[in-house]
Amino acid sequence: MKNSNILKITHIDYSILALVRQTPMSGYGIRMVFQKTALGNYSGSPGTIYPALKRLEKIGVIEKKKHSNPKKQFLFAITKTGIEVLKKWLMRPISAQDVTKNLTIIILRFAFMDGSLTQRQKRNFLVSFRIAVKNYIVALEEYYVKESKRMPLSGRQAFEYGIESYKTTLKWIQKTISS
Amino acid sequence: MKNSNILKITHIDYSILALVRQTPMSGYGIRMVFQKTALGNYSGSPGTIYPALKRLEKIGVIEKKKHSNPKKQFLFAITKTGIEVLKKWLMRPISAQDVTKNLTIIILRFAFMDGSLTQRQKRNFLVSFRIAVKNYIVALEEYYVKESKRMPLSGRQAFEYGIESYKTTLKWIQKTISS
DNA sequence: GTCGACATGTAAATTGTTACATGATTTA
DNA sequence: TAAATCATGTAACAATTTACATGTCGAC
Repeated sequence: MKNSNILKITHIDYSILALVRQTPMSGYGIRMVFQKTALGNYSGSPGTIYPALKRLEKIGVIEKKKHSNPKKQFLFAITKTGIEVLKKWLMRPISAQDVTKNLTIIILRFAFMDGSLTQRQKRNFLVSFRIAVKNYIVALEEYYVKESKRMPLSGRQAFEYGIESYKTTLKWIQKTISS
Repeated sequence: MKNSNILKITHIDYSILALVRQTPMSGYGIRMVFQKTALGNYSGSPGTIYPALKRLEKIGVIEKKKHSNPKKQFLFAITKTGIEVLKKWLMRPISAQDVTKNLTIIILRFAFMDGSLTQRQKRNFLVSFRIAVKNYIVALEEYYVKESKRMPLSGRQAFEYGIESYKTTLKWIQKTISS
């Protein structure tokens, strides 16, 4: 059962979609933003951006618009359906997987929320993020209690780093909720 | 210019190599370790582990050994060249790239150092890690001073999260050096 | 005797990055 | 007029995951 006709939107695609929601941009302009800001740590190389733009245009979430200066390249702008698709991505429930494997994506989503989500929706996102992180910290600490004796010192210290990192995340969530 | 004859050792390969250095293990045993400990967040699925073991055996850094119980599967053990290869990986200089894109790999390397590196080598590693992280924090803060006005609130907050994360890393390095 | 743990493997898909290729336009 | 910047694109590679496929062995 291959979903060969369903075009999946990848994380990079969503990042680009979120970007052109803020300001319509040319492919080259998008590349420059990715390069200058290390946006989500994606490369911003042509091989990353242009195929993504093609995918996004194909499914109708962005469209080409003429630049006010007719000499310049056309710009990509988000469509109405694009706005809906973007919102859905931003509001997607946070899974346990997201917390362990895609933490940077969660943060990236948060970074793009202003202008697309309401204050209330942002808050809901942070609250469920907080629950997921809390749960994961508990799991990590339980594992640590059981297994730390069997670890070499450096292994133990590395594990402690993991726990401290997530505690920092938790503090940030807390601070951001109450701001 | 394709290096089609040079077999590259990937991060997963090194993780497995480091694991069998501690105790010889069967492929299945390795899978179970990856699944139970979320080692470096790799999946531990057959498609990940068995091809990696083949690569490692092919280049002679691990070898099959008979289990003491002849009914059981053979085990993979590290070879002498394997030990050298592992040490080289563990002591590899830390690049700026590593800090921004492969932080978890750096921590994973540290986790495996006991038993392979001397106290002095571990310390050197942490010291150069500290320098790289400090530099990156400075770069992040400089960027923030320049660009934060142009960011929406949530973008600013997400960026602050990044800075705080790296500060946590720095604190951990500091604590671990002086322990 | 069947169910779960033990055990190994491959093919295809996923998601990107690197490197190559090309050309227009501005600026010094 | 040469160099830098603007601009777009594809092919090949890389690293890993998912899903499929298969079989043994011990316990209940």
